[in-house]
Amino acid sequence: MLLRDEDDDDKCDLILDQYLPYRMAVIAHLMSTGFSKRYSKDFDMTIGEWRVMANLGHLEPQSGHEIGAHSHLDKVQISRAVARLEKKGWIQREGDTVDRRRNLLTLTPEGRRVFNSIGKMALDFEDDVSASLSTEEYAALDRILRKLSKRAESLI
Amino acid sequence: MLLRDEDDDDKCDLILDQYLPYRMAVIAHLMSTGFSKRYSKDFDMTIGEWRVMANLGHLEPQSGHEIGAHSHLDKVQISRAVARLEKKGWIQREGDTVDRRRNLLTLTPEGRRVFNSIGKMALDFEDDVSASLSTEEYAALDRILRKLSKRAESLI
DNA sequence: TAATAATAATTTCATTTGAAACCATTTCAA
DNA sequence: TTGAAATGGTTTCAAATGAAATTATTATTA
Repeated sequence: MLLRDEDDDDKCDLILDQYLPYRMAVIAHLMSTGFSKRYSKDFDMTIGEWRVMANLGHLEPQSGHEIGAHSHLDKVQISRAVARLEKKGWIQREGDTVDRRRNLLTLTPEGRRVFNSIGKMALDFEDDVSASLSTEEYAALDRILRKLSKRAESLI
Repeated sequence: MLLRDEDDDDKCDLILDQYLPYRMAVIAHLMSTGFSKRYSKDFDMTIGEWRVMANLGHLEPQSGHEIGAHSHLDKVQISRAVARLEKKGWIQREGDTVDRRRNLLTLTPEGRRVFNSIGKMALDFEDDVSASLSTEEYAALDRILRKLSKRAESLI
């Protein structure tokens, strides 16, 4: 993409502020902490718990394994998030009678209310963040993130 | 940006895959793990250590506080990263004679070689990731990330 | 100038995290 | 079948992390 002297062993023109993976990490972190700082008074939830809830809010029931596949959480994170959410009374687990290794997870009515409430705040927050972009820019970002995501997945 | 029913308490149309902060977090994580998986055989460094090195690679000397201001690391992360890097022999610290609370940090010659080496891999990796984008898309992404970054900073 | 506040950096301690080991169950293959 | 491998999920243990307290120094201000 950019020309640079590949074979000069004495210097390297990497500048952190201009380095894409760093920029992505910083913005993701700003968004995550920005949201949780704004709304931390309203709830107390880890990122893993929130992703489990959001998955179930969208589709129920799902097993931990299914949620993991859709939320970029590993099985340990899922297991712990599920345990905490169950203790809070926000999700229920029921053994799958067909495959008894699996747990089928659903939101409780209370968990659904929590999901709706946080979900709305999250969508408001997203609106707030993306208010800095024009409609065209938003669409371009969507397309670009799709490509980057696909590409980054293939590099794992 | 998008229309949705604000006042319906029974549902929330949040879908994780389409939620910008989530998408940013996933891509940032894919990039970070993708890079470290690819090159983990060549070095052993935390994200904090790498950011400290990258800062010094660009500008020397700097105090921990200055590096923190430029790299979104807090003072504890800096302190620990600096301690580890010093033990590895990659950076040197010298007390500032004007303000004796400050440490002035520089890369050692060995540290500079390490920085150059990793820096080149990082730039190659960035090229690889962004190869999925056209020149126009890359420019658009740059502009959009600038805006998002500014906006997200203001929401902290 | 003495007292107080602010700053740079470190340490402490409790919590979170990740990798690997582990358990129970199911699938595969000889 | 039956033994080996794979799978869903949990536990363990060491390392990483974050918040708050601590130390040492500098800046402020009364």
